[in-house]
Amino acid sequence: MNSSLEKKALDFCIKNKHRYTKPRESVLRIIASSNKPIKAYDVLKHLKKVLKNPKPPTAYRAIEFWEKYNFIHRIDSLNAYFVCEAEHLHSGSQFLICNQCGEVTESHICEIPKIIKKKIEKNIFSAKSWNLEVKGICSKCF
Amino acid sequence: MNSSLEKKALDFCIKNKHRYTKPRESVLRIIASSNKPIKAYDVLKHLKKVLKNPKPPTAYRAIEFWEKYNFIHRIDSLNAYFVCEAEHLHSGSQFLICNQCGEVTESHICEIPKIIKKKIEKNIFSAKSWNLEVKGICSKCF
DNA sequence: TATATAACGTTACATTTTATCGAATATTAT
DNA sequence: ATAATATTCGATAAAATGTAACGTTATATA
Ligand SMILES: [Zn+2]
Ligand SMILES: [Zn+2]
Ligand SMILES: [Zn+2]
Ligand SMILES: [Zn+2]
Repeated sequence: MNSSLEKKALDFCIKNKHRYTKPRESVLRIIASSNKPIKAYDVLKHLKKVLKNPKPPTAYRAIEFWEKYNFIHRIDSLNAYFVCEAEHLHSGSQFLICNQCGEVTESHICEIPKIIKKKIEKNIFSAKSWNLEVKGICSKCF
Repeated sequence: MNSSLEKKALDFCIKNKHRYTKPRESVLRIIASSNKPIKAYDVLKHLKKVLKNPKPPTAYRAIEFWEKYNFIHRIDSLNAYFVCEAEHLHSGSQFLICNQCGEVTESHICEIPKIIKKKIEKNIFSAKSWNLEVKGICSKCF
């Protein structure tokens, strides 16, 4: 587990006057400890080791919190959550998802396709965020 | 409702030896009749007008069928389905989703970001399909 | 007609997510 | 320090979404 992430998270909370509570701390650690996207109920299972009898809302609230601030991302096609590997500042995320082994890597550089960019430039659409999920086979599985 | 779509769908089924059944026909019509992505259980509600007491699997099976052959797409961030507006031949889809009015438009041209393309060219990842969902405000709502 | 396959109907259940509401905790003002 | 305010939590319950299983019906084809 990446302890610098915890420090970063704590600093973030202090700086922005959010509470660094036990559920939040634990949930972030659980998700960051997973090398693959992890589902809410699996987060909850792990939470049981740390909190006394946690219920779904406990997991979902903390997930929502960290997701909101880009510490984690939701992989929509998997209903699962993954720690941000991109020092996420921008509002777009991109993932390569291996159908074979389930490995997910996040693009560190944020680009959107030209076709979308054009629409944005033409004021046809004002983009606030985006998410790209690419499915395929990773190099290890190939 | 777009009757040429139904013709296309029927032709497709005949050509590929799939059955153009009542559930499939109805589900495609229901989804195509919606000007916004429609949820599975809303499809089911509409189905009730056409079939006698349909159950979730009836809707989901037909949805899955048409999705598989790119007649419709699943918008993962909405758990909803939308008819393909792009004469879909390729394996990538792109959507602009208005957070205000819910309007969704599909990009007709398929491009993926350069950063992903590079990885593919370097054989770091073999992409089979992708889905990009851009959230923002459409020109009407702006 | 006999056989194989595709698709369906139905039941039942599993998974994922959210609403609500009162209690606890932390923050800020007095 | 105390009171007022806002944030977060705990717990219950339910809603929303999705699937496994199994026997039946329809279609293709030999
Ligand atoms: Zn990120
Ligand atoms: Zn792999
Ligand atoms: Zn399409
Ligand atoms: Zn709009």
